[in-house]
Amino acid sequence: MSSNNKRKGKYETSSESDNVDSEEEARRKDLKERDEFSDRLKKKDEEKRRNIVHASERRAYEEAAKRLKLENEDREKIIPALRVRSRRKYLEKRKEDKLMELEADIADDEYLFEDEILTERERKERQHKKELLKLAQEHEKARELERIQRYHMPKDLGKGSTADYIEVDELEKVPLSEQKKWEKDQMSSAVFSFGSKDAVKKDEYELVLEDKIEFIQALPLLGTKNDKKQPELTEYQKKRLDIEETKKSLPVYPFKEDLIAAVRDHQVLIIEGETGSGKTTQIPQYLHEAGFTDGGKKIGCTQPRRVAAMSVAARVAQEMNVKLGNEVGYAIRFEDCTSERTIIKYMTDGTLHREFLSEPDLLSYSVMIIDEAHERTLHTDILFGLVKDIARFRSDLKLLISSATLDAQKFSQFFDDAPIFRIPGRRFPVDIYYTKAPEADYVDACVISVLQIHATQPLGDILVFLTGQEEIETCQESLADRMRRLGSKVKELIILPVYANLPSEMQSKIFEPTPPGARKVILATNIAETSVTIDNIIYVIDPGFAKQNHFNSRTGMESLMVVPISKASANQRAGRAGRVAAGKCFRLYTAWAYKHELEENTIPEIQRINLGNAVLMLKALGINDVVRFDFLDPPPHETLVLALEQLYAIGALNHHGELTKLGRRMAEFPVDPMMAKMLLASEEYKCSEEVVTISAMLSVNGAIFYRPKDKIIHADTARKNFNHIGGDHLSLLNVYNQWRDSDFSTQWCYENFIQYRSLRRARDVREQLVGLMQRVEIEMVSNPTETDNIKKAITAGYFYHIARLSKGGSYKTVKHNQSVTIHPNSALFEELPRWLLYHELVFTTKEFMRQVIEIQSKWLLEVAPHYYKQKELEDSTNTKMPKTIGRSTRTE
DNA sequence: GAGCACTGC
Repeated sequence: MSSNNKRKGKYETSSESDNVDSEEEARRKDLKERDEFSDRLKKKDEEKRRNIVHASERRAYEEAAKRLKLENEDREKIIPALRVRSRRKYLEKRKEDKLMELEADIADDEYLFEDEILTERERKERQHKKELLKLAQEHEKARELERIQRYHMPKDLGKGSTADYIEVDELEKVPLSEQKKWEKDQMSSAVFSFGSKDAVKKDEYELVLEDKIEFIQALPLLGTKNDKKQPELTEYQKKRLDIEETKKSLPVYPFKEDLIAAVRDHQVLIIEGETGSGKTTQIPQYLHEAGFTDGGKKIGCTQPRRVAAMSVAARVAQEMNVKLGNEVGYAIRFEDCTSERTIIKYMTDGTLHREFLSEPDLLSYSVMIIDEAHERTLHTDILFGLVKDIARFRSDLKLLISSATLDAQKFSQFFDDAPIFRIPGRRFPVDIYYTKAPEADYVDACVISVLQIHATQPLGDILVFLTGQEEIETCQESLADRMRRLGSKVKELIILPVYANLPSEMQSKIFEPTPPGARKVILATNIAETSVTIDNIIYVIDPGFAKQNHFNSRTGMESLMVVPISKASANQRAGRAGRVAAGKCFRLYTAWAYKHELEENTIPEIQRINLGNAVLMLKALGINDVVRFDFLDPPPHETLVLALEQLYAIGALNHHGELTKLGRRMAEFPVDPMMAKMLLASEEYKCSEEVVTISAMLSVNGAIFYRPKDKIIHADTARKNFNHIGGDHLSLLNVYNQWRDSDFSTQWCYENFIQYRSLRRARDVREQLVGLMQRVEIEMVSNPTETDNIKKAITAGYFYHIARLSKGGSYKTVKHNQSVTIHPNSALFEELPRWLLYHELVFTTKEFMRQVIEIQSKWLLEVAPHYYKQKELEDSTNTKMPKTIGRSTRTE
């Protein structure tokens, strides 16, 4: 802190010119210290790597010995079976050969010898041969037929009525049963639509559909698959097929050689392909086989999501018949499942972004694949600029950028017109329907559409996209209510919500198979657009809206707003109906609106969020001119300027814009720079344990308190019990410490209406932060009762976020003089302290400060004397007082 | 007296 206080900046109003020399000296000293610190970090990393190598060598040796033993045992077990199999294969082949031989024999015979010149014996022999061939061919046919029949063998022909009977065969248990059911229903409705039974039903539907919505069909989203000819393999079948077979059946397989050649010929390649082509799992394996991992180099592949990185790595390890974590591994936050033997490494884009700090040239990689680039996460967007830069001086590094169809051209342009390699995907066609007129109330329109589908369309599950928890709950109630009124007139409808904050056991219900004769309707947020994939969806209802976060760099305020989705997003949603069979997508907006009102693509994240951490990372990577960094889509200029200004204010940059030692230490933390500053400041105030806990709790975005609709009062009283008079940060500390004292109990969470998942995450974050504190050479000390010290440490990081009470009882931010209000969830909602520090500003119904603590204005002079002047901190009623009086109160 | 879309480090 002290070095920070000595530095003079643009906020310093006096004596600037007098101290140029000492200032320059301080700057040089700081830079020297910074570089020494960086060197120490490097040494630590090397040491860690060496230790890992030692440990993993030992582990590898043990594993190899174990595997050898197992393999020998297996071999003994397997050999007889292998013999039988090869014998069978031989016989099969021999039969084929013999048949062909016979066929050729007859043909030759007929060609060479005319009928009349043959003797009786010869004629009979020919006849015999012909019959033999015919019999053999028929036998083959019969076998074929038998196979088909077995394929359709009914599984459970019990006493139940035939109407409830669904054809499910052994080989086709889980995902595709729904498709068959759907096909069967479609067939039966076509055949039996004149039956009296249906006539009655029709009347009932009229009842349901008195307020139906009229849809018109437009061009379908074309699929590459025909569901009749080419049924997708079920998990069960896949396991039965040889892994090799499966690999060969993937759409990417025929392109293997071309792809390898293209990678050899070009340094950067854009891979354009729909999901389901197998590119993510296969391309790294092809490149490995082609020798790109020779010399101990790795192939890296980034994914936007943790689960994807883990599951893809597991799949590839299985295909390559290696243990996960050895040759094939993955790295995500909190979990590094790789070893020094790893040659194919899957990771999240954020992990690679962070890896740049310790390996800025990616020297250990020969190939880097950025997958799902079209999703344009903050991390992939920054990675584009970084890898493009590296590729210039590392000609041996190959880059593959993999993206969905629309953006490939743009990526190609960015990477100096890199060639585009197209791979076809696998998807069923989806018919798209638009409404004839715009819908006023889309939640209501969703309810009607669901009932309409339920009444008129063949069985198959429905996915509805809504914007948030509240809408989902309203829709759920309304649907349940209307279904109750319809009673037994319609088939069962299972209504299931899914959104990120829903407890996981309730989320997992969406994966349970739909009972026969019933239909499932899933009410989801955007979580179902990319993150969660639900099988058996045949119908999608898309109102065309989503909540989106925007950061306003002028006011420093975030707002979560409902906005129309983009065309890309609408198509992604529609595609969710075509995963297992041909599907239908009902858009609750007009075709005209789609064409003229929706944007082509969603605004990339980098243009919508606060870039404090991203800019700090770039600075730490030695990129000094952040404004001119090679962005695919540059963020707003003001956002970058604000980030730089804040970094300067908190002392991460000096007045030359260079990274300071403090800034270098801050860059080690995967948090907002202000939070990093608060963590570092906790050293001085001897409360690192408490501040680390608070940081971890603030990092799990507001999803700590669970508030089920039927127990709102209980939940709210439970929440109030944690409130701390000092403010919300201390309340969060309370929650965590009480949970810790309960031995991290789930039961405790349940009783106190706390989301266990969130606290567990806070614990993970906390552990990581503790590790990083030690890395930046800070001791962990605890002083739980010194709340003023804890608050001072927070202030040292967040002195940029101060609001003061003005005359009318409302608050104004010091920085922008913006009117703001304490959030009603706050412990200080009913108090009105003179000075407040807020963690974030959000615009919802009003401008709210979320997570606030009370502070004393004199602390601001203590922690940020370069930023605040006594005069600014005088109460508005005191501003006219003589200066001397103001100064006399100064605490130093 | 309000309400947390979704990821990721």
